[in-house]
Amino acid sequence: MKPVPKLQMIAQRLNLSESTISRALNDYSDISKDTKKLVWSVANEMGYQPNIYARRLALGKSETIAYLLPFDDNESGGPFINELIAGISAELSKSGWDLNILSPSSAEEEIEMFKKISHNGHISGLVFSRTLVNDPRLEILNNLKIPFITHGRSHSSERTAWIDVDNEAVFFEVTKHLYNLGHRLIAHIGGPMRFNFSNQRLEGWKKAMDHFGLQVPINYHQVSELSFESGIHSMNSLLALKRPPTAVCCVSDVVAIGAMNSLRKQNLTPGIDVSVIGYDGLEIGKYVEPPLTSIIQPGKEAGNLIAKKIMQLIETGQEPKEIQELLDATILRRGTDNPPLADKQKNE
Amino acid sequence: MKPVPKLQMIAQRLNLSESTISRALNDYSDISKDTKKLVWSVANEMGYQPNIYARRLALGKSETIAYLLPFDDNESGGPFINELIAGISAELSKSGWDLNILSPSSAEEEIEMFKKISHNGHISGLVFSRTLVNDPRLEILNNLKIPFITHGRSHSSERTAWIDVDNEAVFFEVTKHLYNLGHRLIAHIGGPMRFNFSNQRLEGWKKAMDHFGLQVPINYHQVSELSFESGIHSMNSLLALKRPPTAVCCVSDVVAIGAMNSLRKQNLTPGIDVSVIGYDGLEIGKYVEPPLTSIIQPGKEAGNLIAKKIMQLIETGQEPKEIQELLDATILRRGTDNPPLADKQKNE
DNA sequence: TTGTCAACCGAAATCGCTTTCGTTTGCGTT
DNA sequence: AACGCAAACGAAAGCGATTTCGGTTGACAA
Repeated sequence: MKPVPKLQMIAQRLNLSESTISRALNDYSDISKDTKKLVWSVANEMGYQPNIYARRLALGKSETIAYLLPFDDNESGGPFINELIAGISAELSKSGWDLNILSPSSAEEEIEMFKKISHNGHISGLVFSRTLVNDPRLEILNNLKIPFITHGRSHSSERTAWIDVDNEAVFFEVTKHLYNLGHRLIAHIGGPMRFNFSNQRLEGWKKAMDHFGLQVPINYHQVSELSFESGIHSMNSLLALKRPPTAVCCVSDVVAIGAMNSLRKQNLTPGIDVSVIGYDGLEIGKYVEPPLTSIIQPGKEAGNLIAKKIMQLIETGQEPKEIQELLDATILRRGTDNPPLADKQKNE
Repeated sequence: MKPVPKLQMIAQRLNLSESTISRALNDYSDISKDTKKLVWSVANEMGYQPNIYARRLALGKSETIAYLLPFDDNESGGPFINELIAGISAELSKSGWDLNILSPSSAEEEIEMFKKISHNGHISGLVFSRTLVNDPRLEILNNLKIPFITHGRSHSSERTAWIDVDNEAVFFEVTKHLYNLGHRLIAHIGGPMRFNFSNQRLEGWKKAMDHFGLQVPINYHQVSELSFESGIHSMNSLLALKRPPTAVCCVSDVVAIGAMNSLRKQNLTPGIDVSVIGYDGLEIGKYVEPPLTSIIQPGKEAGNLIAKKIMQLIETGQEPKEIQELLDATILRRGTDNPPLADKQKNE
């Protein structure tokens, strides 16, 4: 079997010194274009790839970032996290960087990991999702001087780097979508106000309602826990109003599916009698009847972006707060968003 | 800020040579117990952690294994893969090994990655799930001499290393469970026979039926695609039999939920009129009515095991075929497994 | 003919840890 | 007293890149 090609071997082959080869490959200005071409062609031919461990030792950099898996394996996050990770990994590897996975089993262990990371230079940046509303980790990581980007914001994230979905804009769009379908009675089942995104999504809905000059009957905004049962309950309340909505946008798929359930129990058909839109694009949504229209965020793209940004953050030593970006999410039309029944009847 | 402790620093502090420190920490036999203790205490005190890049360079080992994310982001795999990864990562890190994530975007790129890996020593072992029935990758990796463990078997995996659920045993248990609840008319909605696990699960059910001396009416085994719709269809067929089953074990949750849907349409209540058991323990199951009883495999534990095994495989140079292990999965009782209605009525 | 200045390239030190050889000590043998 | 042998360490040579600091060229001006 052929030996792994090293700098020295390609140096021999070209009767040049190791250092010249290295500088040629790293595009130093004091190497002639001709030699660079030569070196590159031979390097490619030999399938040369630098030994990252030698490189990282010499450079004193690690060129690897770590994704922190959440340790509370309760709900959600599932498929999306996978895509996010895939996106990060793919983008990093383009630059020869690595993505490590860290899996603490408790908050304490997590902090231990942080300390280790700041102590040994094994990894040079961190990414994690599921930011808490008030996340102590941000402060800790700042003190430890560990570069990081979160996927999602939190209260104390004015000065940290993050990528997040523009919840407000998305719910504006969703409401607009329902409006365009002909709905005028559009309700919102929101999440608990202790979550940032609950407020943002509520705000988006409100703004759209205002924008289109729609009246917002009292109690058209229901606050729901992020559970199936609570979704049922909220929808029950909406249906009990003297002017029930013809469409509802929900803070999450689970809540939306609860809402659908409530409709069914009242002998109403989701998507016909009342349009329902969820959020998250969960698999589940495909298997309910009719399939739930939802909002889906592009996990891979978000991952790509995060990767680029954290490399930038690390390489340039830029201010974290200058790395904040809002992403769009898109409506995934399945079966529960249709024109209101009234319109249909009119047309018939 | 304190400088990162190195061997040299702790050597100075103890008036010993670097090499002694290194050998002390690595438990060489030619270092006295006393010095070892001394070295360790000082090392701990200083919070010493070896620079892995220097170490790996010197050792010529990478001490990192990679998990290969599937690139077809269609269904399933979701939450389970996360747990698996968490388990692998946690176990590896105990030994100072790293878990990298690789995310090829196509089969070709995947193979490119394999070649790279075998060419540069950056990672020394591979793990991936979702083995195909006839998986070309096994052969390729073998030729490339890359150690790997798959989570799941395939036809050509007699000579490769794998960890898998003992599908047959599990479905034997499930059937037994239904039997113990009092059921005698137990059907099986299986998956397409092109999948290994379909055969295995079918076999488990058959053996249990045989074991308990239960008759297996014709058509009690339905072959279903792994879809919601196909689940409905299969259950319809079962209900159309002149002796419909009182319990059904299904090849997957999605299929089971389809089956439940079929029951509902015939005004039968899942878990009351007909018990239904799925497989996968998907989140979805929590949100159907009643919550679906399912089979769940311990992802973290599987991950731990995989990590141990692949380190063993790499370190000992053991034969892959000696590393094959069957895991148990457990029944996750939710709401759809109950004694048959007949029994209840008798008792009343 | 010298000298000067780019343009190019080589030597050698470094990064931090391992590991192979020796070397030194102390002690029991004969 | 001389020798042999363990036990316990130290010196130094890698591992494979990177990078600083000079050293050679050759062209061109003086």
